[in-house]
Order: sequence, then structure tokens, then C-alpha cells
Amino acid sequence: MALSLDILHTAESGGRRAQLHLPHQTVETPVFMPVGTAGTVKAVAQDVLESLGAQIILGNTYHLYLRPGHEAIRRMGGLHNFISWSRALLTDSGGFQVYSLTQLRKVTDEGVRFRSHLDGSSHFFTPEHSMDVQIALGADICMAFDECTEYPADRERARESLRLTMAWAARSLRHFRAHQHQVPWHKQAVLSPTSDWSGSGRNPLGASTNAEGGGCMQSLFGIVQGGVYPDLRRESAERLVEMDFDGYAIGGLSVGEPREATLEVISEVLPLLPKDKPRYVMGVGYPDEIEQYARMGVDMMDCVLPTRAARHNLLFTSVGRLNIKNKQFAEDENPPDPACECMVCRRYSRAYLRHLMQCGESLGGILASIHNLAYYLGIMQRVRHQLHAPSPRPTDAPAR
RNA sequence: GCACAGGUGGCCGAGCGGUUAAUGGCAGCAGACUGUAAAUCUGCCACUCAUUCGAGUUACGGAGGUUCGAAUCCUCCCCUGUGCA
Repeated sequence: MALSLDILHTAESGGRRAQLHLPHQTVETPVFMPVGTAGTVKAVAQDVLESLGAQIILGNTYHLYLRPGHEAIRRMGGLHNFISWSRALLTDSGGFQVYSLTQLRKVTDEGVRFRSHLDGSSHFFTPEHSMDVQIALGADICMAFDECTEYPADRERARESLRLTMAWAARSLRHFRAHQHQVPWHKQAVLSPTSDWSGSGRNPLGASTNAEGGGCMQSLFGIVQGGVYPDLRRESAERLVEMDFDGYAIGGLSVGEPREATLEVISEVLPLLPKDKPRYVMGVGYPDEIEQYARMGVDMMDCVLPTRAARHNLLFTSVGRLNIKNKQFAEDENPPDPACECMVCRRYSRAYLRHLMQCGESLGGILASIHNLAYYLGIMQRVRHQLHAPSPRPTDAPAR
């Protein structure tokens, strides 16, 4: 049995409050997932992520395959164990790298040849290989191998890209179903591998993960592509639904298209996806975007923005975006975000953060990342709360 | 005192007759980041005027000189470092 989704409430807007049961964590949705490409949410330690309330984080197939290698991670009990993260994990398939490493790869029907960005060595990724790697990593959720279609892409190009992604989706699913029993923690969870660490606080798999029953397996999500073309998106969604994935993602967004286009694609695709399965919009977004999409019925989102921007001096706050390195903050003793109660805002001033950034001190990026994640996770928490207890309609209050 | 080596824009440091308001780097100022080749990238960074194109002024220790033209060559002076007395 793969994941299960308990929908607790659905708002008129389509937004829904649910619980997503995964092997390592029951995830309260809508959820924002911090990105931890190389087995780390950059600059933020696992215990901090826990205290921030992160329920699920990402890892990346391509990066972890290159370093330290998926077989090494398998031997160490899987990604959860390796990075000491007992909550849920999702691995991206490498499909985004088909887009982002465009100078370093060559795409064929069979798969993608990458030239490693690390040492130039050559690596061939097929949907089957991506599945093998993801199964070895053992994330709760795996993603089909896709091609993230760039923007702008003309109709022909988007159609061709979609053809590839659909064929790869079928191959991903077939291979995944045939091999998903090889997940490293499936066996380990039963054997209680944590004895060596008990009491140390490290306890990677935790005592109460859903994996213990052995019945809850890894899940695989299909990814809707099709550029900004409604009919292609529709075709993509319908065919994936037919294939019967455990969840569905909308990909190929936030790759440079205007924001209205992003919104349009999401609102067109959402109704085409099964209501009883999780819906994931990949790679979004700014704070207001993730809130908006969550209210529309998107259950899951991930984005590098809060962490990357943080390392680049940008703080997301209730009073707007702050480039904390700006001179105006040099002696500003206010907390980064006056309305925020995160561990950073409770303790440090804007002036201090600016000073750290100014000096290139790594603590600056760390603190900024923590705040930005707290801000993002806080948004989702608020949305969840509001979806759970919908406010009564404005004036015509009495229920009919 | 003598002998070398030097003095360049906030700092370091190229340039060694014209294409040089002067390469780079740092610092500074600002901007961008959306399934992470990203603690990265981009722009500005002598002064004045102009919204733009641009125009003008002052600049390579100081003062003279050579030359159509000097940060670059010559003379003197000042200063710094090193070595020898």
C-alpha cells in the first residue's frame, strides 16, 4: 500500500486541508517542502528543521547519485538514515536537471546523457535508472523521470517534450512497481535498526514511523507537463491519471513564464486530477504564490527560494522583502520581521544580520535561511488553520 | 650620507609615449534569484551638468621640461622600503 490521503475539509475555493500518510510521517497539508538537494537543506541543520515544523523535505536523484552515490546510501540504510532525518522525504527524479543543466546534457527517447557538473564524467539517465536510484535512496515519495519543459517553448516543442515525458512516465511507473520492494528501509524498519543510537537523540527512523507495519510503501508521482498550452496540459493530466500514479505533480512552471500563465496552468490542471490523491506543484514560489496556490487546492509545494534567497541576503517578512544587506539596516535594532516569532527574530536584530552578511559570515546565511523557512512554513500553517476552521461568510452569516 | 627599488583612483595592484577617467582584485552601493552547476550572478563605483545620447572639469607624490601628444621620457625636489656606511 502506498500513501493515503485523508481530506479533512475542502473549501469553496478548492483549497483543502488534509493528512497525507507516508511511511515516515503523516504530513499535514497543504505543505511547503524545503529543498535539500544534496542531502541537506542548505545551511539548516536537521534538528532546526524539526523545530521549525518541517514535515517533509526534498532530495535530488541526480546530485545524490553523483555524490555520494545511491548504492552507498542504500548500504547506509537509505537517505533517511544517511542524513538522519526521520520525517518524510521526497526525491526529485533528475527531470529538473534536464532543464537546468541544458548545457551539459543530451536528450534522446531512451534517456538523457549528462556530463557531470562536478567532474565532467558522463552519465546516462533513463526513467528506469532514475527509479533505481530513487528506490535506493528510499524517499517516501519518488517522482517520475520527466523533462521539465523550458519557457518559452513553442507548441511543437512543448508537444515533443510532452511526448517524451509521457513515455518516460509509463516507463517510470512500470519499473517502479516492479522494483519498489527493494527500498532499503522496508526491511530495516522491521529489524529495528536504531538500537545503536537509542538514547542519543539521533534515532533516524524514529520509533513510530508508519513504516513499521511494513505495509506502507514508497509512492510514485506522475508529472504533468505541456508548457502553457491548455490542451497539452489536459492531455498530459488525463493520460497520467489513466496510468494511475500515487499522486500527481504539475511541473514545468516557474521557469520564466509570466505569473498569470503559472496561475492559469495550475487552475486548468487541478480539476483534472483525482480528488483523492495529493497534488503537488513543483518549484513554487514566492510567499504570496504558495498561499494562493494552497487556497486553490494544491497540497504540496517546494521551492529553493527561501533558502537560496536567504543566502543571497533576501529576507521574506510580513513587511515585504528585505535585502538585509542594505545600508539602511546598518543600525536597525528591530528584529528582521517584527511579526515573526521564529528563533531568529526572537533573538537577533536586522543590524546584526546585516553585519553578518556584510562580513560574509556563514551564520548570516544560516539565520536568514532559518527565518525564511519559518516564514514559509508559517504561511502554510496559517492556511491549514484557516482551511480547517473556515471563517463564516461575511454578512449573510446564518447558514441556510 | 651612499646605492638600489618604489610612490597610480577608499585599499591592493596593472599599465611604461597616443586606442587611458586609466586592466584586474578587494572594499563600498544597488539589483536579481521560483522541482539548487547558486554563501551565486548582474549593474554602478573621480567630480559637475544632462531624463537619454552626451558635455565639461580635475586626476597617476610635487614643480618644471621634452613632445603635436606624458601616468609613461628628462631635471630638480619631497616621501617610503631595503642594503651599505
